[in-house]
Amino acid sequence: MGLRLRVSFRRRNPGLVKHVTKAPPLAAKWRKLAEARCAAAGERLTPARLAAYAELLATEKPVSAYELIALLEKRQKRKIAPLTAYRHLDFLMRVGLVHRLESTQSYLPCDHPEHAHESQYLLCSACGHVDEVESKRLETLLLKIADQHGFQPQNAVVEIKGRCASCAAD
Amino acid sequence: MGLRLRVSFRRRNPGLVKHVTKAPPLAAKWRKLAEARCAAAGERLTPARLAAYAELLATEKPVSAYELIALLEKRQKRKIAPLTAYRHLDFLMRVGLVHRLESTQSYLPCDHPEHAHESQYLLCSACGHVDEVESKRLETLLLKIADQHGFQPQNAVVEIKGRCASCAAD
DNA sequence: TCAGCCAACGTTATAACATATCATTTTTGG
DNA sequence: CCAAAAATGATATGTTATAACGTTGGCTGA
Repeated sequence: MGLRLRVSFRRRNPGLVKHVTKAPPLAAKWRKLAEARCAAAGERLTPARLAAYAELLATEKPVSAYELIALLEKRQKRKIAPLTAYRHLDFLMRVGLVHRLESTQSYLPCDHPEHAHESQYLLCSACGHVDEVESKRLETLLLKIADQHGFQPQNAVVEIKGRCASCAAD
Repeated sequence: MGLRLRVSFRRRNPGLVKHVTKAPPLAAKWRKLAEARCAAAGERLTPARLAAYAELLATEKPVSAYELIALLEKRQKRKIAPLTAYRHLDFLMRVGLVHRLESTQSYLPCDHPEHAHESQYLLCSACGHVDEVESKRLETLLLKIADQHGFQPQNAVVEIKGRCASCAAD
């Protein structure tokens, strides 16, 4: 153990960690959403987590874990270990703010996070844009298919690849 | 460059490479299927490719690329480079004999390879078994959803996770 | 028959994605 | 203030996939 100095004080900015000096601008809408989701899930919204979320929101396309690391490092001018980023991503997925695209191993903020849901994705192979859609009919059909095979579904990955409307127009 | 000896001869077993001394038993049904698919695709069915296919067929569950490498190495008592296995897998997918599961980064032989098709999968998280199913209705619905968003689909990943019939019974 | 070509294969290295372990810091609640 | 729990940090390693480049095998056509 050895000698241990402790400076005890009340934080002015509770939760503000020294390292996290910068983050991309984050619209109040998203911040509030994040707070609400965390409160609902009984999870803590720390600055590091919020910073990761903000980076994802600031990026148009889904980003890989290592792209997220690069973004955070650039912003914060310090080294981020892979595990750190993965923990933030796990957290964000746990509270429903972020989804993972299985077919591209990448992550993107949820487009309709107002409610818990299963989503389907349209991935444009030309521009990289991803559209998140929700189809009740599709969900119903998936349940039905599973049921026909005596299968008890927990969740379903649906990722459609192709060309988005604007790329298809070219 | 330097000196180069060449022994020229007609092979007794055209296509039989020295290294590939062993492979799992392969039902004639699957061998014929592989030959037919390759002929149709204008691809060559080499012993190494067939051996990789045979390993996949001999395994109940989907296998990862590196599991395939281990299987081949055990069988053939020699080192297999990752790239070699990936090339075989790429080939097998190209001719439609094998599918890749995106959500688990693993590969499994196609269950209904008689015709080209899109498949959907039921992945049991308990026993690891995967069921391949085909639903025309689902495909139609996916096309419709894409169309509603002006999206031109190329292919769709549909992987349902849950518990299979026998695991659900426990 | 054999020169030339090309697909397949081999070898080595490295990139990209993800987790294990253990120490330290921060937050929370008594 | 203290102890417990949660989050974070640092280092190492495991897993999945591709790059670059050379060699081999087998086909084709003069």
